[in-house]
Amino acid sequence: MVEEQDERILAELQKDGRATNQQLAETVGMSTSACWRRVRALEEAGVISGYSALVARERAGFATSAILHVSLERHDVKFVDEFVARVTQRREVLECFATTGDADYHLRVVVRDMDAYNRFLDEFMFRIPGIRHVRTNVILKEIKTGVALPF
Amino acid sequence: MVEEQDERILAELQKDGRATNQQLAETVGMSTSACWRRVRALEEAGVISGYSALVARERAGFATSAILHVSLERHDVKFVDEFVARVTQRREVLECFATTGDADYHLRVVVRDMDAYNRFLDEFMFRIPGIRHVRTNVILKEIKTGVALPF
DNA sequence: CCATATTTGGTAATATCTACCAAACTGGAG
DNA sequence: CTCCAGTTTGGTAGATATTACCAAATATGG
Repeated sequence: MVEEQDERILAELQKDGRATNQQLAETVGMSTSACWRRVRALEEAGVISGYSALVARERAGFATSAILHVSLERHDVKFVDEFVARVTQRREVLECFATTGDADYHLRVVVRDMDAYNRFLDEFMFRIPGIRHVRTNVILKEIKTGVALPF
Repeated sequence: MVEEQDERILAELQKDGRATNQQLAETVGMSTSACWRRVRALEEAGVISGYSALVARERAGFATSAILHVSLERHDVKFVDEFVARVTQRREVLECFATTGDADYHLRVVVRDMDAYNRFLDEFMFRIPGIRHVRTNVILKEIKTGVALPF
């Protein structure tokens, strides 16, 4: 089970995923070896599923992003599985959630420009079988893009 | 400007944010010192805005998440700034985007359970001045939660 | 309260980071 | 083409960090 000390480690590693074990041990208040073993355990238990550099979208040349509301025509496993498989594959789709509400799925898509977004729709999204409706909500401004769980 | 080699570095550091400089240099095919300097430059230029451990939401005890569509009553800077300030503050709100479409904002909120979500609405969201409408779309399933830009 | 299992801090060999150097490369100007 | 100044490169070595191991301390439950 994830407990008090682990949560401090997780919180800190979310803030700085490249903190050295020594820094980490100091900020959470334990010895380097104890700290190191807990981190390792969290990794092996899959609580920490990985580490990532956070790249500034615009500075890296991705000017355009959007949130898509997608509804499927029918909800056979066949269509659903196909949709999930394709969306998982496609790297422009950063996030995809099955949700309650009007749409079946919420997707966040990131591309270099509007042209690329148009191609994304034509060549990918509109060709997925069983799609009823796709509504694009262009992202005008990123107020916040966090990854850290609120421990 | 971000070029070819930098993109390979960014792609790799998105996949493994704790790759050692040696591994990284090898996979992108340059010397450790050249690689290290480029990474440092990307950090200082703010292209890499940070590093983070990716924590498995459910395993860390956050069972509930939702996507909120929020509309403001009026769009005075006063209300907008207040909304942005509060939402930025609040740690349960992982993401917030100003979008085109019916709603003004899309938020992703993560909490430990439905009870906490209810409190989040009552004690936080519904008390923000100038809110016209909040629609909750509970996340039934996370198909994909990526952070890596599609280089 | 005791016996056992788990977790802890310290240590030392190994691996890595990071600042520095001289050499190689780049791209204008003549 | 040739030269030169400005970058970028690879190598190196001292400082730092990682990681496996041990014995001591702490928690568990009968």
